[in-house]
Amino acid sequence: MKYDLQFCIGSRLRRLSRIADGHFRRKLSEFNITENQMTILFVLKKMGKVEQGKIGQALVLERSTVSRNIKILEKQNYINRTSEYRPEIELSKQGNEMVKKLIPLWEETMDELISKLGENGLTHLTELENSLN
Amino acid sequence: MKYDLQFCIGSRLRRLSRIADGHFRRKLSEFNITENQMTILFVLKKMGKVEQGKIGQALVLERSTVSRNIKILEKQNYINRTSEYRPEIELSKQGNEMVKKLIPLWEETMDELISKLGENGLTHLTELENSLN
DNA sequence: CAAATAATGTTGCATATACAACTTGGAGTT
DNA sequence: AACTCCAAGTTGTATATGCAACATTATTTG
Repeated sequence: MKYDLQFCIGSRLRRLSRIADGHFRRKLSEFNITENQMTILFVLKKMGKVEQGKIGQALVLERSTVSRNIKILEKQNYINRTSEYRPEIELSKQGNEMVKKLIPLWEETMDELISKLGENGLTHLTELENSLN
Repeated sequence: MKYDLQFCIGSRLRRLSRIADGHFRRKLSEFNITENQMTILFVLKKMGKVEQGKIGQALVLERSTVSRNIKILEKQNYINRTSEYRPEIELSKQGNEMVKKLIPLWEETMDELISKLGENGLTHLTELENSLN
């Protein structure tokens, strides 16, 4: 056999992301928001007003996934959507406030993870991204 | 601000795993099986007959997630389960055959990914695992 | 041994994800 | 302007995931 079955790159990356997500989830438990939703809020904070499709491009998410995630965030009043068929999305006032509230917890979690990963770990992550894109 | 929002370790790992999963999924599309299910079959191939809980430990999956995944694999006759409350799981004959059929495709996908990652990429992945455990 | 406690499995619920199929609107082409 | 084609959004369906609550079995303790 060419490779060891435990060596599967897919399952190993999934596992790593579950571990990291667990850290964020525990920290976010007091807020009524998930890691994924936080990520989209952060993307919008960065990008400002964008077409919905841009979010999927940035995060490698399928159109339908973005559509549903956006719907949830809209229901919670974190984002505004123009009413065209291809709407533009941006953070609402509440969305902006939520981002501001989230950042300290997010930074704590990042500290937690970085203390495990170390400077080298961050380099490894960046290198993986560079080669896998 | 301490870190750039795009720097989020959680969302970056999630994104990487989605990219890798996409490779496997495209390759597996001819079979009626998902990446996750394949992973569990591979774990069982490695571990032999094990308590259900061991699977979750190995993969960092919640009990309930394992429970449901196992149920799906059982419905497809890929695994056998003893009938106790805490059952032991193992690959069925069909499960073993499925693993044998999957391995060539899995290896192709691994080749694909490794050609992107390179030797260094694999080292980076291993290092991440070592530090994040 | 009986009761309390711990560990493990399952189910209800909510979100996350992708694909296929359908819908809708814009961009070209003639 | 009408038609075609394409890009993007939505919905149906299936799996994946975790938490909370409950069920069941094993273990510990009095």
